[in-house]
Amino acid sequence: MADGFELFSDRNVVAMRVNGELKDLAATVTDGDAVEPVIIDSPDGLDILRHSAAHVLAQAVQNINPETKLGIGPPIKDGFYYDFDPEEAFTPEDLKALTKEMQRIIKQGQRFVRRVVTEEEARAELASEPYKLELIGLKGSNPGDDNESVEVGGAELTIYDNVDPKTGEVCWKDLCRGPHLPNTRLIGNGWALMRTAAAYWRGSEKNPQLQRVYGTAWPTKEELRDYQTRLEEALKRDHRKLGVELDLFSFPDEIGSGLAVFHPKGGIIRHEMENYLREQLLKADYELVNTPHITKGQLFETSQHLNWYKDGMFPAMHLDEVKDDAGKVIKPGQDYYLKPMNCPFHNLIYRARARSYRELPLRLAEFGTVYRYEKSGTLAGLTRVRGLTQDDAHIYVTDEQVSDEIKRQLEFVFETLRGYGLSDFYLELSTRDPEKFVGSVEQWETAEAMLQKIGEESGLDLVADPGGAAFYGPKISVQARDAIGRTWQLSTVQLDFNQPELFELEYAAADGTRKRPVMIHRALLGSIERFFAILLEHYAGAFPVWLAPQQVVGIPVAEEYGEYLDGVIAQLRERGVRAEVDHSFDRMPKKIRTHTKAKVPFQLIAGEDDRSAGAVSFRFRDGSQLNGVPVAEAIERIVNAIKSHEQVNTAWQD
RNA sequence: GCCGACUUAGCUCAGGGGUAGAGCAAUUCCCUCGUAAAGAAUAGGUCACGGGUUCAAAUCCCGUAGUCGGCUCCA
Repeated sequence: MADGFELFSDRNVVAMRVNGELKDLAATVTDGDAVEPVIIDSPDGLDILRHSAAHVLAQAVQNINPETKLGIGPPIKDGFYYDFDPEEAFTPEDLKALTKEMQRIIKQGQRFVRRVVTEEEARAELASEPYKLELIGLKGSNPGDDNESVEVGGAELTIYDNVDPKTGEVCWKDLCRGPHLPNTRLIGNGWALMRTAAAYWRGSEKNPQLQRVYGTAWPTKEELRDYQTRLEEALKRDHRKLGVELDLFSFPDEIGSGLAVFHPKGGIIRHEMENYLREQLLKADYELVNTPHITKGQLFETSQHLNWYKDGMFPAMHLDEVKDDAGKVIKPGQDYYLKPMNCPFHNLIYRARARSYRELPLRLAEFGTVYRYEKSGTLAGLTRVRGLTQDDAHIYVTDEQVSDEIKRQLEFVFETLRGYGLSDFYLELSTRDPEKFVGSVEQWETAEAMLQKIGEESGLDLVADPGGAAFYGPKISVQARDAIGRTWQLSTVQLDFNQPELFELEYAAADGTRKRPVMIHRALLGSIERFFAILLEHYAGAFPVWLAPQQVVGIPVAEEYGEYLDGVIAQLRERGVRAEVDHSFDRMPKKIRTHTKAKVPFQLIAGEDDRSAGAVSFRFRDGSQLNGVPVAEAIERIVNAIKSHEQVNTAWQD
């Protein structure tokens, strides 16, 4: 018999795992138990640290206002939150006061003491905490989600008392599964309160909203600072900020929320992105189609979009209604809708004439602009908009072709994404939502097993997303990691069991019978706008040369050399390079500063030395130089960098 | 949609019941310059919009729109 304090003298051990279960250090273990230490900077240790910090936050809140009711307070990625039901929403000043109170509690070194209680005892002690009582009621009947199980997820109900180490007095208590740090002092100074927000109780819109306080916590102050630096870095490459700074796009209020305009510099990037994709599509045997932006409602009745997604669609335009003088309708009108998806249109192209098995797989691709009435609170920069252009493809195949076609699609996706400079991928398999699906369970299971197999054969990590599929079929999606490690869901390859039925799509099989094709939805970039934002953040605005709005700027050392540079730049423009000479009256260092800030990949500088040698001097984004490069060679290198999609931030080494 | 914060010049921001401020950008002049900001002058704002309170509102109050942070949602 011993407790964790006796077993582990290392102060970085904050808890222990006994026979696989996390326990407080104060728990006692016997000889037969398998005991492992939990170090504070392990994933478990960080969770415990953060969860304990959440308790301190809650104590601080109730110390300041005892009337505030408690919700839940779990650890999350990089930190923690705690939900409260206060009289009034928290203000920034409240956060300051809470921080002070938390510091006091942490300094006091209160011990976290675990105590098993019966349900009756818990109900009595927590009589004034309605949300906690609700959780106690849920225990057993419903395991709840991870965040709720932090409170009541254990085998027995427990309350943690926060005990003053000097007096032994109980300062505060909370229903909690634990484990916790031995005492609050271990929270140290590597934490901060971040922000407040509202959150629905137990994650449902139907429930009341609580006030959530987010915080972050780390084992040391240094790690906290590193985290804050990472946040600042992410903020610096925020596409909304870069979009303004680099003059790429804007969201004029006059047009409406979530509707972007692309300025010339953003427009040329989009153009290059789309051009490359179009070339890839044609190489991969896609056929390009075009469809209109609006349609009569009947199409979306056939496709069932009006049934499933009407709330997410812009309301109808009611056209062509004719009334007589008395106001009586003598000719009924028609409802037209902005399209939220392209697939019904592609189905009509498929159905425009009889199809033969010889035509399959039939791959129809379009940059189709769709409009979705996203809820106002969900809009965010270019990543969530109301008008977006999908690089949308629909592939019609026979049953036998499905598996090979999906493999081929994944290969195509990887190759194409690499061309944009993204190369770190994993896959996610979204499977049936038992609450919401069409078709038979067998059909789904067969398809899911097939996708699973293809995913595994790809050699990439395959993450399960149970219940994540849309109602009409399972989906395999490609997630890409960007330059600072964030992941984005990009390409999706999705089976559709529903629409071929709804549209009664058919083809003539080799034996002369009519069969139903399988439909695969495939979006490679998701939406052009969102992908634009992802690339912008991935590159922090410093695009590879082929995508850079301005690829080359000529900077004469003095006005006199402008003409010489004009000649060089003219040769580049002839080769299709976006290049200009800066003839402004700024001094040379100022021009360098201006174009460095604009993230132009190549600055070509020329003065007397270069002119007399028939050369130019390169300055790269990072300030490195390559001086006296003969003009012909300079041009070739630039053209090659564009052709090869090379990222150039520093001087070439060879 | 819900909760909260915010909205002042093209951009970043200060100010705050008594006729609107800075830096950068822009324009003009001046300097002729070798790798991240020469100097000077000028112009630029119904302080998001609409109402209210007040002798007086950019400032206080209410409403609307937009943005941001979350929640819910995301075909």
